[in-house]
Order: sequence, then structure tokens, then C-alpha cells
Amino acid sequence: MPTITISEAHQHIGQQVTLQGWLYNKRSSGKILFLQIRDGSGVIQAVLGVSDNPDLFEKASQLPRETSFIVHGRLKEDHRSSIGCELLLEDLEILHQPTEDFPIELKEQTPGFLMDHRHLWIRTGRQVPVLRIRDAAFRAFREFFYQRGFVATEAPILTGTSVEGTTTLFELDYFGVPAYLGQSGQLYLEATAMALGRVYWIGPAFRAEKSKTRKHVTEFWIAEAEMAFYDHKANLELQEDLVRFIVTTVIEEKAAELKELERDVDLLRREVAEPFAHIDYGEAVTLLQELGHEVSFGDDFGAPQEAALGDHFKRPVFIERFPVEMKPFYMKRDPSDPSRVLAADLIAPEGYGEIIGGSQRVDSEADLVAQLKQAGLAVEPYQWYVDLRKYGSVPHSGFGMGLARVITWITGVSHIREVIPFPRQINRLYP
RNA sequence: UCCUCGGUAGCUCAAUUGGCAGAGCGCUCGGCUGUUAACCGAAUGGUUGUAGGUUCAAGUCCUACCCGGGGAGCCA
Repeated sequence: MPTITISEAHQHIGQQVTLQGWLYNKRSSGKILFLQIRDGSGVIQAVLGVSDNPDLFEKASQLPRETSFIVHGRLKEDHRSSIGCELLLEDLEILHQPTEDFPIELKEQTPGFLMDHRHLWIRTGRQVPVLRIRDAAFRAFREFFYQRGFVATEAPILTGTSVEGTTTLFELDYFGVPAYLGQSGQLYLEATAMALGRVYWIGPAFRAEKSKTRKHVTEFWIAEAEMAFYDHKANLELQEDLVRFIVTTVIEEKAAELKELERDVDLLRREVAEPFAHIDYGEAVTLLQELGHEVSFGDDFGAPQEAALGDHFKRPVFIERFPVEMKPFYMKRDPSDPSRVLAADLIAPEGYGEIIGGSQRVDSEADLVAQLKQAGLAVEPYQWYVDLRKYGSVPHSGFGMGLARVITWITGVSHIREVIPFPRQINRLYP
């Protein structure tokens, strides 16, 4: 009798099989018992009539939720099942039977309670398909760059300097000197790109921002790429290809999970079918004003403005060429208008907000030093970064993507905390 | 840090003008041979976030604090 996963069950219809899993829920109609069994790959319903096996019926009917066990039975085709079959229960070996009630109930519970029990919450409901989709999105991200010959690399987590000021850094003691948890690998990837050409990484980033929104966590995995000899336009083309590849790959590989989440996959597919929209920052300000938003040139867009732009274009939209004052020191200025930088933010539709920030990087040593000073930063801690412009500087570009935000959009969940196994937020360090 | 809403049974929530602390779900028991968060019946379950104040009387009003949800700023 083969031991299989629930995801493989449909391939074994008519056969006797063994499953290993947990009791997700059970229902009884007196003489017939239904066990919902989960094993991480899916959920299957096991059925047992009292007349089939009275002892087994008695044993199974008193199991509490989340009992772990090994079950044996025959798989029977059943069109009423979402996976096309169910298990006719023949035997059951209990591995562990809980003595306390499982805290997560199969009904609405409040976010605070669920987050306190995140280690158990991830077993239930939407959490399992969401985390499986997360896996597919990470894999698609890596596959995209692998197919294009990029080199996977890493940036350090422990750093001595910041990318964008120190107010949002987690500081720690590094053998007596201050160090910080990295908030972006970008500067290091620029160096690595000068060694390897085109590079990418995905790794943890930390922001000590006291943000309390559905789009923010203090620890997240940032997906970054840096490309030597890429200009602003090539940078955006790559980003568009990447986002489209991730979305379409996940739609293809995780159709069952998206269906379980009741995501409107047709809408998602339409959103990435056409070329992404592009709008100049100044035009975006004008458009938002026409849409009734109180913004003026020089303002950063908040969540309502980003949502409005997404609604207007009904697909991802690049906002390009921001005023210099709004962006960090390392971005290259637009030669045709030095008050703007060759940067773009990519806004996801349906109110999911900014998913990518990228730019062509300043490639002249003199410009970089000047821009550091304008930003009020000392040159000395960034000398290694300046060096990159000293020895064979080339035009280069890159971007950072919040993959969790992309996954939030793909899955259609409302809060970023649901697409991260153990999200870190301003007031959450447990579990 | 600011704005805003909230904290009552294990969970989700009611409680009229300040006047006996309530329901659903879960757990337990009983019933039901195709249930889908099953259903029906019974039983169980309380330091109303903490501290103080007003009052004959406080879940309800006042003050301070703690905790949580949503949002802002900032960003991915």
C-alpha cells in the first residue's frame, strides 16, 4: 500500500493508499463520519459508516482537531469533492492526540488573536495556499534571472553604512562599533555588477520604520537586480518582463490555490496581458488633480493616490522621472532635465501600491560626490561606493522589488502579514 | 510619533437613560447514514484590559496608563 500525499490522491483512484496528516475538521451524521484530513499538500475527506467498522467508527469519532495520524483506505472517485476523490477509511493509527482545544477556529477571528497564534494559524484556511503561492513566486523570480544569464549573488546583512540615512536602521553592537541590519543590498549589488555584469539576489532587508499599514513590515525579503550597461529604458523593460513572468508563472503553476483563494484570475491575467502603463511624474500629478486629489508638484504619493493611478490604468503603471528632491542620492539625473532623476516606481493595480522602485544609477564620480553632499551625507563611509565610479565606470541600472507585495497582489489578500510565514511588525516579535 | 476605532466567557460579539452579565461558536453529553465553518437538543463557561474617581448603584460616566485593529508619515 503506497504512502502518498493528498495532492497525489487523484492519481491513485481505486487503489488502497496510506496518508499521513492531521485532522482538520470532522462532521458526523450519527451513522456516517466525515474526517477532513490535511497534510500540507491539500485536504481530503475520509468517509466511514458505522456499519463498516464499529470500533474504528468509535475511535475516529472522538478525535479532536489537529490529531496527527496515519490513515489507510481506498480512494474513490467523487464528483462532489473539490479534488475529485475521497478516502474510504479502513484503518487509522494515532500519532499524537491533543489534550487541549486547537485555538484556531474555523470561523472569523480577530487579527490580533490570529497573529498571537501565527505558528498555528498557518495550518488553516487560506494560509496554506498563500504560502504555497509564495513558494512559486520566489521560484519564478529566480527562474527569470537564471534564464537570462544573471548571476545570483548576496549582499551583506550586517553593514556599517546606510543606504538612505540612519533613522530607519536597526542598530546593533558589532564588537564595540555600531553596525546596522541592512535595509537594501543595492549598493553592494552595484559593486558586484561591476564584477559579474548582471546580478540579482533575494534576501532579508530591515527597516525600523514605525509603519502600521497593510503594506509594511520591519523585516522582508527584498528582490533586487543590478545591471551593468543598462540604461533607464532597459531597466524598465526588464522589470516589466519580470513582473509579467512571475504573475503568469504563478497563475499557471498554482491554479488550484488561486481558485481556493477565490482570486479573480482572469482579472489578474488581463492586468499583465498588455504593456504596462507609463506616466511622467508631472503628468501623474496633473492626472491626480483631475481625479480630485489634492496633490501638488513635489508631493510624494500616498496610498490613496497610488490606488487611484492603479484604478485609472487597470494594470501596473510606471511613474517616471521624479523630482530630484524626492529621491535618494544615488540616482542619475535626467540629462534633458537635471531637476529630475531617471527613476521609476512601479505601482500595482487594485490598490496594492508600489511594488518596485528602481533607477539608473549615477555613474560619474564628480556627480556622485556632489549628490552625496547635497543629501547631507559624508563621503568617507561611501568611499568604496565612490570607487566604483573611479575605475571604469559604466552606465548601470537596477531596482528593488518587494516580492511580498507582489504576492499580496497575486493572492488578493488584504494584508502583507498574511503572505509572510512569521511577519515582523512594529509591535510583533512573537511568535 | 500622530489620527481613529476598540478591549465583556476559550473564540466572535450583544447588554436600552447608570439599575439582576447575555447570545452564537468551540469543548462535553445526547440525537441524526452524504456532511461541507453540517444540523437539532442539553450542559459548561465571567476579576467586563489595569489603577483610581463620581454615584445608593458603573460593562456603561470621568482621569491616567496598558494592549490591539485600521490609517498617516516613510518606503519595497
